[in-house]
Amino acid sequence: MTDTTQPFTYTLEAQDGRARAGRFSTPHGDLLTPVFAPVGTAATVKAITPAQLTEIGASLVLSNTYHLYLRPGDELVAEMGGLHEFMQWHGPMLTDSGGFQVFSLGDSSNISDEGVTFRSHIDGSTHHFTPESSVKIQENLGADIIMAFDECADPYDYDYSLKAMHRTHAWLERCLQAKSRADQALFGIVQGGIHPDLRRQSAEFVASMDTPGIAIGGLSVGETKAEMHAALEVVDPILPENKPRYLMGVGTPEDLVNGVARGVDIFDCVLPTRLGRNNAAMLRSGGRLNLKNAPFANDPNPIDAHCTCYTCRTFTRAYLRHLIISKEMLSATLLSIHNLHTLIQLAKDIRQSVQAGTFEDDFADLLVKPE
RNA sequence: GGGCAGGUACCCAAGCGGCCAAAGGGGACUGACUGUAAAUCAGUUGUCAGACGACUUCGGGGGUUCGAAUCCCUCCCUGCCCA
Repeated sequence: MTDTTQPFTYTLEAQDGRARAGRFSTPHGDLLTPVFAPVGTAATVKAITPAQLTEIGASLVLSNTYHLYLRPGDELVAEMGGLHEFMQWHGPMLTDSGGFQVFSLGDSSNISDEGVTFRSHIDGSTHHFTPESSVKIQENLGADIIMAFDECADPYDYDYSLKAMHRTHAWLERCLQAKSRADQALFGIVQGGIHPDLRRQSAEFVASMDTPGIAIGGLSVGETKAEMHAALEVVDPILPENKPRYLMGVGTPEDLVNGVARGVDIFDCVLPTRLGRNNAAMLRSGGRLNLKNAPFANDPNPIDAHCTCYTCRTFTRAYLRHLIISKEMLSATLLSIHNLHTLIQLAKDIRQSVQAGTFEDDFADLLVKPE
């Protein structure tokens, strides 16, 4: 992909209500937003080859600082030519900062303003992350978009959310200080749980920083859809129009529609691949379908008759169910292809609707209108 | 023909007088999964009932006992060994 624009500029191409269609340039190509990014935690989108990712239509792929630092080690990845070269994905990439894992893995024994001491889930060994070390690791990995080191709190706990928000802000400033590579875009992260005043304060702070993009974190971690929507509605008008907004870790079809309706441009989620491996499929029309269910045993139809993915073009539900029930590893690949394609294509369809000015009508069935 | 070991729910398999509608696996069925310690996790699995509970089960038949999957008799079947 040739890049004719300045890296890390965001161009707002169309707007329909609060829904946006845009273009974000990276050194490995442009992101046409809204966009859905598959998650490849350990430098692989589980069960999917890079060639398959391309065929599915993926543009942005995520990987994870925490996991790659522990194994194989970020310095080894750098020695092997960086993450793009290492995993042979030559499109845009994003690495998470490791903050989420350090906290969600639970064994972060010692959290202070300075950083976090935690234990490896692999061998129990003790490690320490700071905003500076997270940036250093992400520079070794070499993704196009890197994330600030943040603290993701229990969204309902006001005092903790407040404390984590302030810490996240201070850490963002340190990440920006520590950053040394010009070919990577560092995104700050808005926190604040489900609390409107904190979300507002956090959005204002992160918006005031000089970053090419802004992430919204700490959502889809146990709160209700209504609470997530409300948080997005508080943040949306505060964030600058000329930067992409990335809603971290969120990605069911209805979440994409409702996120875009509230100004979000970038999504990522493990759900399509995890559900693919765990034997459920998602349908764009008609909701979710659990292919394990007995009635599909002799069903000659594809998962989704309207879907154009390789799996739906080629295989029957009966065959796919057989693979699942027999625990054949091909099932993970074929169902992940379908689920990823569904979300990636949905994001593209949304983009087209926004450009056409028909977003609300086209997605009325999934849309919960903003307040 | 003789000897030995067995026959338990869809399958394998524990139990060897009451706490047994019967452990544990497997299979089957159902559900969950949102910046991936996940090809993971949870529930159900004799019948009827929402639950209490009721009813029919441990190769067949017959006994012993207040009470049997568990003890006795007998028949049938399976595996292994010896002739």
